[in-house]
This record gives sequence, C-alpha cells and structure tokens, in this order.
Amino acid sequence: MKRRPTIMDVAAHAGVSKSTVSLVLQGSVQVKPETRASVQRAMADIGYVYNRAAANLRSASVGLVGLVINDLRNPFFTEFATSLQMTLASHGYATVIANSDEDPALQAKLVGSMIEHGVAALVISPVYGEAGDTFDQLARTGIPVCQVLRKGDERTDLFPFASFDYAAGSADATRHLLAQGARNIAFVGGLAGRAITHERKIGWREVLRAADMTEVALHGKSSRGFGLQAADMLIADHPKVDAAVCFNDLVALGLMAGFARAGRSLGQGFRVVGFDDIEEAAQGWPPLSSVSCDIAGFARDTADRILGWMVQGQRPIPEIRSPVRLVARMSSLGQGE
Amino acid sequence: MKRRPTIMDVAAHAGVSKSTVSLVLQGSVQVKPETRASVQRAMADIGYVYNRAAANLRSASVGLVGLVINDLRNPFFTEFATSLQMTLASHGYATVIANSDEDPALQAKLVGSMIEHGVAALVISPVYGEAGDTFDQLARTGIPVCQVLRKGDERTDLFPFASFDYAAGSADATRHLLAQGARNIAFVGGLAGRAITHERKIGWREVLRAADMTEVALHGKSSRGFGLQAADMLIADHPKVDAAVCFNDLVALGLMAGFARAGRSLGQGFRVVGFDDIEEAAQGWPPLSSVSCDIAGFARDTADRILGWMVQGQRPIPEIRSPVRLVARMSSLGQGE
DNA sequence: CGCTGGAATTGGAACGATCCAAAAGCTATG
DNA sequence: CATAGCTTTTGGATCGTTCCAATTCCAGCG
Repeated sequence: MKRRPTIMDVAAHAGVSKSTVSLVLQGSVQVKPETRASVQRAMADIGYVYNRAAANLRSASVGLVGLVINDLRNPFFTEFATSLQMTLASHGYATVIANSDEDPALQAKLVGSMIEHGVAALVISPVYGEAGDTFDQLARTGIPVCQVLRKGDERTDLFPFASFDYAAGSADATRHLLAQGARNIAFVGGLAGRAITHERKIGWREVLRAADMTEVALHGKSSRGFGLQAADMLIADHPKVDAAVCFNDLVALGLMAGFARAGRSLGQGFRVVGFDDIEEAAQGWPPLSSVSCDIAGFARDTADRILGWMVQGQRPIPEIRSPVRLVARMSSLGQGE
Repeated sequence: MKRRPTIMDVAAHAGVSKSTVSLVLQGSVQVKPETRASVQRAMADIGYVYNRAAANLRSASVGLVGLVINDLRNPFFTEFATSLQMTLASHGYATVIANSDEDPALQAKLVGSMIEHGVAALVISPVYGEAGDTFDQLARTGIPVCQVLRKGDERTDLFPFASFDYAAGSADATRHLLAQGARNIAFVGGLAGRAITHERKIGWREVLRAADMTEVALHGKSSRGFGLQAADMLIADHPKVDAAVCFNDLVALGLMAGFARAGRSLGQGFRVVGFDDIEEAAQGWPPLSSVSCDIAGFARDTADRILGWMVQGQRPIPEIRSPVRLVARMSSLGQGE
C-alpha cells in the first residue's frame, strides 16, 4: 500500500516548492497562471488529495457546522436538516448531520465528537431530559451553539433558542373550528408534560376558556396509531365532541382513519385540524387542514443566525418564535350543513 | 480569546510528560492507575478537549464512516441512515451523514469533503445520472466504498452494490392479486427509464405474460400526487383494470385516496398493493398491502460488510439482493365477493 | 549597466497529537 | 548490593499543511 501523496510530492513533480503548491491550493491570486496550471497538472497526475486534518492543525478554522438532531426519522427534522445544509453550503460551509435518536448518552458522544473534529458552530435539537454536562462542555469551548425546536438548556443567553409560535397556531386553529360551527372541540395527541405539547395545547385552551366551553384532551404518542385509538375513545366516551385540534398531522390522519374505520366518514359533522402541514396533509383524502410551519424558511433564518454569529461575532437574540399559518382544507370546512 | 489547551498544558498541570498524557488518552493499560487519575483530573481542571485533527495527522486512522444519501427527506433513507449509524456506533465508529439531494455536483463536493476529512469508509446511495469522476476519485483513494439501493457506477467489483430483490417482490404481489381474483392488473408509478422502476415492474410483467394478460402501466413521479391523478386516469381510460401493483406506498395511498375521492371506495372490487411497507401502510384506513423491505436488517448487513472490509480487508460480494416479503392487508384481500 | 520596487517564489518554523526507542523506577534474586 | 527483568515514563522525531519573513525574479528607468 503506497502512502497518500503530499504537497511535497506535488511540488517535486511540478518543480516548485511546497509553499507554492500551498498557495495554489488556497487559490491565491499571486501565483503566476502558468505555475498554477503546472501545479494543478502535477496534482492530477499523481492523484493528490488534500489532507484537511493537516491543514486544520495549522489554521484552526474548519468550514464545518455540526447538526445534532433528536429524531432523524421525523420528516419535520429531515426537512429542516436538508434546508439548513443547503443554505450553509451556499456560504461555503459543510454540514455534518448526526442523529441522537433521543438518547442522552449518544447525544453527549456526538457533541463531543463534533467538538473534537473542530466544528465552527453547532445547531442542536436536544433530547428531552438530562443532558448531563453536554452544554457545560459546549459553554467552555465557546463555539456558537443554537438550540432549535426544543430547549435542552435554559441558558438561552449562551445557547439562543429558536422555535415556532405554536400557541398562536393552536389558537388560530381553534378559532377557525369555532367559526365553522364546532361546539365541542377536543385536543388530541402529544405526550403530557412535554413543553411542546403544552405549547400546542395552550392556545386551544385559552380560546375554549374565552368561549366558556368544556375541555376534552386525550394525550398520547404523537403517532398515527394513537390517532386511531383516540377516534374509538372519542366515539365511545365523548360523543358530543364534534371537532379536534390535533398535536400533529400524524395524529390527525390517524384520527380520520379511525373515524372512517368506525364507519363514520368525515362530512358527518366532525372536523379536524392537524399541525405541521406535512406533504400528506394536502395530498391525502380528504385533505387535512393543518397549521403550517415554514420549515425551509426557519432553516434559512437559523443558518443566517449561525453565520452572523460565526462570521461577525454577533450573538443572536436569546429566544425567537417564527410565525405559523393555518391552512384550511376540507377536513375542517363546513360540508354543506 | 484564550487558546485551546493542549496535551502539553495537561502534562504541565499534572506534572508528567506529554507522552504519558497521550497514553492516558488512548486508554493504554501500561500507565499506573494513580497517574491516570491525576492526568484525568488535570484534563478536567483545565477543560482540555482532544484535538482530533492533530491526532489524525500522525496516526491516519479515523473512526469515521461517511454516508451520502441522495434524498434525506425520504423516510426509506432516514430509516436506513439511522440503523446504519447505530450499528456502526456499537463498533466504535461515528457516522457522518450528508444529503446530496439528487444533485451530482453537490454529491461530488460531499464525497470530496469526506475523503479530505479522512473517512475510513463510505456508504453511498448515488444520484442518478452523471457522477462525473466522483467514483474514479474514490477508486484512487482505495477506501472501502459500498453502493446501496442504487447503482451509480457499474464497477461493482470496486464498489460492491447491495439492494433488495424488488423483482421478486413485485412478482409476489402480482401473483397474490391474481390469487385474490384480480383479472386486470395495472402497474402504477415510478419514472420510466429508471433502474428501480424497471426492477419493480419486471416481476409484474413476467407474471402477467405467463398468465397472458394485458399490461397497463402508468408511469410518473413516485408521489401521492401522482397516485391521485392515476386513479382518475384509470377510471376514465381503463375501466376494466381491477387491481394495481404500485411503485411504492405513496403512490398506492394516493391511488386509494383518488378512488375514494371519485366516490369509488375500496371494497368495490379494486385491489391495491404498494411497495416499501411504510408505517402508514399498516396504520391508515383501509390498511394497505405492501411489499416490505427490512431496512433495519439491511442496514445492519451493510454495516457488517463495511466493517469486514475495513477491519479484516475482506472485500464483499460485488452484488447482493436482500429478500423482500409481501404483507397482505385489507387493500388487496377479497372483500366478500 | 546598476538600481528599484512590485510580483512571484521559497525555506523554515509552527500546529498538537502519536510513535518509538531509550531511560528511569521498581521489585525480586543471587 | 549488584543485577536482571519487569513496569512505567519520557524526550525527540514525525505527520502534512499553513504562515511568515526573506529571497529571487524581472521589467522599467535613469
């Protein structure tokens, strides 16, 4: 096994010094075009590959941004990851994505590994629960860190937090259902006790209280499966409920499937609004009303915040919330009644 | 801004030499426990972080495996990425995931960046079309590369390819529909001309030809939206079609939604089988029959192949196909006729 | 022809770890 | 107490690049 060629080999082959090769590598304007060409030919000839580790050792700055996601299977996060990566790429930064899979120990390992690799900044959607000293470690290194979509550490002055204005979204959804004639609006899905459940529920509750209506809430996993179950529970235990604000679209779709399974198709006076506006919401049948989050825009904003911090040293606002938008579709509209 | 502490600082603080600190870092058994403890305390005290770039420079081997995916938004790939990452992690390798988003230029950049960062191996699901010299470059470096799910380069002796036995799956699905009484089975979805479409279609075609039946195929994007359209097209132009093998579950779900929208619910003699067995197939209503791919198992196998190649130098078989399994659910079963 | 000054090139010193051979510290033994 | 045979520790060389100051090159000018 022959070893990888180095700039020295390139230099020898091109008949110049290693420094010149280095300058060519960095695209310096002060090397003569002919020299540049000959060096590039030499590189191609001997199959040179740049050794980033060596370069980083000397020059510290790596064009690398870390992204740690708690659940890569969730389309919400992959959409975010994809958009973030593309925005950062257009500014010359590469993104390394890792999935903590809701495992605090794994998250700690991943963050550690990214710090070791010398990422210039980190974007993290943290796992729930004890993150141990992960954030302390980050604080010590002093690299820019943005928390998104979930808050894993309360020190938002150190680790600015960005998310969506879920409360406003659920209030909008609830008011919309009221306007459509619903009189008994349940909240379905979301594990009790989680911050995000609380946020998506509080808007609903406020509107109901203002209208002096009874509150029925069924909590559970944010999955299609729970939606299915919830439909049976509503039909059996809460027959007066005539609409639901769901924790997310998956629950909403499950709920609609459950009603269909029970022989009660939509259009018989039951209305549903979901959350997230996933692709399927628009393309399933009946189309599902949903509170839409502009993930791509959010990702771009996040990239801008990180870039501003890295490049110009301007620390972002500690806590911001992006607006959301209700998209009304057939699942919540009056069906000729 | 104070600079990051180095092993020299740790050594000074602990009163030992840098070599000893290095040994502690590598978990060598030949340093006295007390010494180890004191070094570790020193590291914690001054907030030392390991500099992997420096380490790599000398020792070449990095516990890093690259994964380049063509579409991170596709749940199929995220499932694969997650499982692969977890298996590799249990063997002490970190996985760096990147998304080429079907962009050949971006793919080239990502692969280049990974080589530069010194990944020990690469798993790639390539983009369609011209990959340029990406694979030539990989061939030169000599690092283990596995192609999965898609073939971007024909030299499978250099870049072993692994995928699923889609042809057998679609043949199974078609035979199943025949057995259920279908007499006119269409193939729906998949862009014409793509290898994967061909594979998923060829089993269907063979069974139909053996049974001497007419072939109706509607090609298009592999999305829910196309399924919706396809339903209308079938109803209008091919009224005799009484079943469909779909390119994937999304198309199948769209197709079912389309029939529902047209007022023709399932159970009126139309049968559907999808491909991939995504979560929704089992949990939607009616449950969708689907050809199931064991992605997690496939990811584990891939990890094993890569590990075997990296660690023991045994090059995998050039081309393998994992078996798939038909899961029959209500969407394809006889409904009392 | 010698001089000047900008453009182009160069050699050597970092960077922060690992590796290796050699040294120092320990017993236990004759 | 010298010696052998361990275990533990150590200094220097090394990896492949960037950075910097210094040098060389070369055209233009008096």
